[in-house]
Amino acid sequence: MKDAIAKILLVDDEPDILEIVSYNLKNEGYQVFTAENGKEGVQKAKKKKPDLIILDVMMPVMDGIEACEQIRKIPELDHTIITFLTARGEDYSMIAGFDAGADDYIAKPIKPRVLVSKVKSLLRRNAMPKGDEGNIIKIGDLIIDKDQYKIVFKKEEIILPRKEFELLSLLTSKPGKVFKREEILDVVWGGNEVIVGGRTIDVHIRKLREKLGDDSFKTVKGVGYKYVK
Amino acid sequence: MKDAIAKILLVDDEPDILEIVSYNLKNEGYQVFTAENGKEGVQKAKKKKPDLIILDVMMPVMDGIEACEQIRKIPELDHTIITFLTARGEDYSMIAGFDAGADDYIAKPIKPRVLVSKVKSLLRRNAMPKGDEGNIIKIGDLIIDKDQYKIVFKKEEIILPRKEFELLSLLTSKPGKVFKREEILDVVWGGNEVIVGGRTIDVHIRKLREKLGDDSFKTVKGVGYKYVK
DNA sequence: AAGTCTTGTGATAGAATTATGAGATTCAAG
DNA sequence: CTTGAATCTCATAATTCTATCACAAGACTT
Repeated sequence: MKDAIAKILLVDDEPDILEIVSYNLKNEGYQVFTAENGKEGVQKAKKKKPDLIILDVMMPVMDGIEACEQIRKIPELDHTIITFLTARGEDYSMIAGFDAGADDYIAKPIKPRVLVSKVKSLLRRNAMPKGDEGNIIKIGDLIIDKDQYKIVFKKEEIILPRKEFELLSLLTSKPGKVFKREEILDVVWGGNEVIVGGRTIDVHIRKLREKLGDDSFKTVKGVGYKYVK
Repeated sequence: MKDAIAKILLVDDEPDILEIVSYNLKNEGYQVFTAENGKEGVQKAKKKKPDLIILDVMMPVMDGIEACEQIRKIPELDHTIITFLTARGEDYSMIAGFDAGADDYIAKPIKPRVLVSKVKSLLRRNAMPKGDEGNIIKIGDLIIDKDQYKIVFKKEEIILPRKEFELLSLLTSKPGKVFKREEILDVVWGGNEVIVGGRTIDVHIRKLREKLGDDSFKTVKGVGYKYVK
């Protein structure tokens, strides 16, 4: 999913809310569909296959909980995020919502700005899991959290520049494996277009060695590099 | 991992969370056990030998960190994955957790779907090493992984230069078979054009003998060499 | 047992590859 | 527009591999 515009389905029986929320989301560039009750919501969900569904809990005809359960049964919508709208304090409905397969909930009264940022973060989170899961790598006294772009080495948090981080990520993704220079270029330097000089990898390896200790990065002459703990 | 149902132990002092998470995991077909504090958790871990343990950090009687340390001391649970539940932003507890031997952490508030997909990926990660052994040759205390360009000898990882690696690969590809000098030249030295002196193979064999022990490389006079375990 | 052929070994030269220091260039934040 | 970090380049030094040679050591023949 590159930058395809995310589709959002909004289900609520109050026209006011429908309009306000819809306006705000469209403003952010999302493609918004609406439905006025659970039943209609499920139907539109099937047809539009949205990336995110915002469900009001209390609705006539079919409430949000039930709608959510229905939607969760649709295999195509497996990766769709579902979030509820609940009145503040309605804890029970939040729990019931999670139970039905929801991913999050948004408290009423709705604050557009909060809503928008929540939607963004939900969509962002969903975009990840496709390609690479298992986002945390732990080897000896090195911890790498790809999601957060964060590295902890010997209990100290370290900040690495982009390239260095990517290179480290690659090497640690399979400790012990020797990565050929070619492989490294492909992954870290996007390989196809950009042509970087032959010594570039070495220089970056050097940086990593400076920061994380010499011993872990082994050179395999004529082949490439590998990481060992 | 065949389809043996994975066992998950869930440890948290809040009944709500226990219930929600438990429900979601059971729904995915996992066998779920629960405990309400660290102490109880450790006991159940011993008894049930789960594949994955989800530990809340903050708990009465014995907190998650301590529980984790205890569990890590149990040899039978060596391969059990441990993951923490931590409140967002509680960085210190994340680090402490890793320090205690955890494999991952899950941020609160819990999003059931996120949780489930994380659990899946964690269990998958653990199941991998058994299943896919593609180009791996194993003979006695020698393991050769051509893809990864990796050699493990008597449990030690060894780095071999290109030619030596290729020569070893060839010989071990059919243990016991005698490779004629001519054959070796063909495969390892691209054979057709390049002319290498007569003693070159011998010298490389010598190197291998130095590194991997004399006995495995037998000389067959007038013919070539072979590898035996 | 001496002769002949083949392999093992130590030393070393030549090739290839990588490490490093210094500096140019790019890029983004202020 | 500065400024500084990040990234990349390049020339040179340092390493490590490879291959070769000369000779020692075995093994097989006759």
